[in-house]
Amino acid sequence: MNQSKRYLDIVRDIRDMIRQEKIKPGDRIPSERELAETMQVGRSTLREALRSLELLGLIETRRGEGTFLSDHRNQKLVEVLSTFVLQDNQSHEDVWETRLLHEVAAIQAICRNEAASQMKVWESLRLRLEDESFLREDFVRELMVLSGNRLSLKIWFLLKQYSGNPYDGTVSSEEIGSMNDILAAIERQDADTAIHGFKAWSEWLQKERIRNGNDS
Amino acid sequence: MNQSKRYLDIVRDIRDMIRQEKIKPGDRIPSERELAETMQVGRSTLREALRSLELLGLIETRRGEGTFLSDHRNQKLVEVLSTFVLQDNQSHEDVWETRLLHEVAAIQAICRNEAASQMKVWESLRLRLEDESFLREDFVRELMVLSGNRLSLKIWFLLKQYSGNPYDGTVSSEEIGSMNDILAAIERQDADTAIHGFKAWSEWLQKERIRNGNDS
DNA sequence: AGGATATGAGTGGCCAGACCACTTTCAAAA
DNA sequence: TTTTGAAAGTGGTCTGGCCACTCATATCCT
Repeated sequence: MNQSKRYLDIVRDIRDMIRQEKIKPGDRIPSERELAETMQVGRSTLREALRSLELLGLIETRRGEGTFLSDHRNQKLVEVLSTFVLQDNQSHEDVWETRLLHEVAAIQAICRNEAASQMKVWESLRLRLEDESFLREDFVRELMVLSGNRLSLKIWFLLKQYSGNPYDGTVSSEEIGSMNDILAAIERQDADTAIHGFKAWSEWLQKERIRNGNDS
Repeated sequence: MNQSKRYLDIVRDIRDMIRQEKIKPGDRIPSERELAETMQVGRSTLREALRSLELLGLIETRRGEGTFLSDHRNQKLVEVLSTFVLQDNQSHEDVWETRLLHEVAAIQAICRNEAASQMKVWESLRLRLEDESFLREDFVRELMVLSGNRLSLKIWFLLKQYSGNPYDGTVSSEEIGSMNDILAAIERQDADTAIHGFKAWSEWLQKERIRNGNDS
């Protein structure tokens, strides 16, 4: 029968409880002693289940206060994924390529979405470009956010770190031109041109990094 | 200093131990009592760490035998996370979209690579299509593998599970036509047509699943 | 001698009870 | 009214114990 692995049952029970009691992210769930009592299990067994859920980022515990439903949803999800995915043999090239893949897809998604293409964001972005302290990363992150795919954003964020923060530094005067071109293309929903420009910028950046001897 | 969260240290220590001792998947790791002794922690605390690792699919425990390094990761991980994390529709949509994103990119990469487009794989794939027991998933996985990006492959594999194994089942006679079209387009390196066909197939599949009432 | 059986050591699964460290609360003291 | 401090509640950890299971070994019966 369903022998052994009681802590897995507890994981399921906790999930059901959260559903039924309509506990929202950020809410506090009953204390360990209380849960152990109602579920008729020892506290240490219950803790095994809670610790598992915590490592997954599903709950959050604060000593002296209690246990709370985590509100970061797929925040930790991606972190967990990264420990699986990026633990070995990831050639730098794969990381680079995959990151670019997400960026291109983001631009494509923005261009497809009429509303996104015509937002005021672009104006303000263009203005901020003139600022000497405008970070390259801010530019790309803005694109990722505006794509609307939060999961892709999280994955991108991780990949960016694994590829040694390729967008480190501020936008130089040489780059402003091509970045303006990219923005213009997006505004008129010309995905091909925008992507082409972006890829060109990305490659230029990569060579620049190599020339300056930046490493991962 | 490093207060609280001792079990996290243990997780790290165990991982390091596995690395140093060169323990391979399937190998047995020391017993709980032994580990607790050498790490100078209580057995229950150690167990919290082990249970966490087990839920992640990194280890496997068999009562009466011992604890072993798991070779097939993410098993319960996906199960648990998909029920906890992916509650809202936005997340489901994001997962679906991101998976498709990787698939499309794979096709594009294959088409760009002249050598890959002209491999014999396509012939054998076309033959296997005729087989009644040919799994949809095999088809897509083949594409992902041939793209050459192993990182993307891994991410895809996880996302596939999170979106409820969208390619479950065998290829039906209705689908063979469009799949052959996709293969043909790839062979002549016509990325646009291949992708267009693939997306159409993917959407058709999604509707089919909804009609049959498949869930998570 | 050979096969079936009992035994004991080792292992994970689970529990009860005990401290400790920390946070919050609220009543008593200033 | 403000400050203080004691108590209650919570997670963090350890100890020691018992149970259920596996496996290798020794033992017994044929």
